[in-house]
Amino acid sequence: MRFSDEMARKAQKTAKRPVRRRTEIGKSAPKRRNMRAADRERAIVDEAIRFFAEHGFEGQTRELAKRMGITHSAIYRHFPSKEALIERVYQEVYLSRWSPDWGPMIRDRSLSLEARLTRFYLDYAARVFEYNWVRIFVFSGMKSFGITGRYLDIIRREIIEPAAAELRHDLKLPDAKTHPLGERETELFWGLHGRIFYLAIRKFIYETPIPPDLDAIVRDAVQTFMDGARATMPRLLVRD
Amino acid sequence: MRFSDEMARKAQKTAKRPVRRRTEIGKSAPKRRNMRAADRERAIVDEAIRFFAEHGFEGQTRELAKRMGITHSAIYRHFPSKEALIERVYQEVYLSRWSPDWGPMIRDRSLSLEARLTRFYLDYAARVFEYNWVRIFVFSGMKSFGITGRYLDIIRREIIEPAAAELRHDLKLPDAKTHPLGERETELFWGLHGRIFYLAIRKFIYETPIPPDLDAIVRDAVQTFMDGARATMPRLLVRD
DNA sequence: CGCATTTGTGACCAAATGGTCATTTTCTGT
DNA sequence: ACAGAAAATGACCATTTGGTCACAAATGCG
Repeated sequence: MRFSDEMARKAQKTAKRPVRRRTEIGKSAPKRRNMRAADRERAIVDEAIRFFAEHGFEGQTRELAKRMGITHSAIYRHFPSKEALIERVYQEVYLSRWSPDWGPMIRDRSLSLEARLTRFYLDYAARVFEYNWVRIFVFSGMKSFGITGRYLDIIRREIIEPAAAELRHDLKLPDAKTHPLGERETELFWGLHGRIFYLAIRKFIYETPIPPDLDAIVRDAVQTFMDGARATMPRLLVRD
Repeated sequence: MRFSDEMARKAQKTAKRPVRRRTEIGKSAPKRRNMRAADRERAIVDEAIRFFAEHGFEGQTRELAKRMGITHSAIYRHFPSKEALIERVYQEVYLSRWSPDWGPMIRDRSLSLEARLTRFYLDYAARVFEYNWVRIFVFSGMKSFGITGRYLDIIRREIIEPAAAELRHDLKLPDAKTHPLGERETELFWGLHGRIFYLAIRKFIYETPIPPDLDAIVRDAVQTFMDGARATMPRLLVRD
């Protein structure tokens, strides 16, 4: 069978320029549309985000292209390689999920720390609890490109450590500048963060149901956390 | 180039039975070892667990085989397909990470609930915080085979709900049998669980450093949680 | 309108990949 | 020690997959 396959292919190759008629007889043709480069690029990125979120980065360019009604070759006109497309997807997804307000929000002492944390996590959940984001985040983590690490650094710097410092202030404990934050203190806040993010994992990674009223859960989480932290924090300072 | 390739292959195919001498001249040969079927099967499964944990289930059987010093064909003597191997890996990994003691431990009223939760999560962390387990768990979750769901069901039934019921008893609130557990109550405990598991995710999925003294963090987590839960729980009962 | 430029296509390639099988090598029981 | 059973190999296959390229179809614009 091998040989005739080969022959068939050669034959096909030789018979060049097959008459490709766009309009079938008596049928209004579904014209092929050429998009401007910039638009097509956007369209590809958008679809790629959805596609890779579902299938992981091993998903095939051909299938991705089919979903958009184009050929995979068209993708390669706009992106030099699959790697480059993936890199672009990272860029888009990561950049769109951080609000510059969040850092200041944590430090804004016109509200109680509990209120600030509640506002932040309500906002955070609203923005981050999305299929595409969560799955691409985790997929990229598993491929270990160091990208997730960079994102977590931001969270630590902008949320975790400031919040821990604020709790010190709240409880009238020594300032973080004189007594540096201990690991167990910051872990308290990583705990709150993990608790919230674990909801997203349950929903989008394990695809297990979570309560419909997410806001209530977030509020409860912050409240419970603050009650607990107020009790635990002084102990940590003594023992650290 | 295509054609001569083809020819070369055919030629090779024709020249059958190449003299394969095991011992090079004057060299002690590294003998090939035949293992008994059962042993080889175990060896394959063990290596596959490590391999798939690293590379995900798209990892190639050839590479897996190479790591064991055998050919990928040998794998197919012991497993009918890659799918079957993966299925077996699931079995092994999931089964080995649940202790029958855990359910009873939560219900054992000879210790305080806080002590029970501490014991459980210390034990849980010791058993579950392992590269292979965590990654295969998450990988399988992303492929959505419903396996992770089954595992979470066990956690809910054996840990989350019993623990919530115990907290009711602890706080002298109405029994769970007369007042069924509310979603927000069980979410409290999912919160604790998520908080702990998020440590594993940070370590093995994001590959970000976590504190070396995991036990201290677990203790703090349970303590903070209990302090918070004692304050929050009564509110939930009223509002639910 | 007409054509140069841009966008998209389909055939093709090479390497990878899951899987099969005839043959060879090793092992075990007698 | 040796024959038959069991284990392992390597050549092979079909299909998949990232990527290229010559050519065809749309489109902007003078």
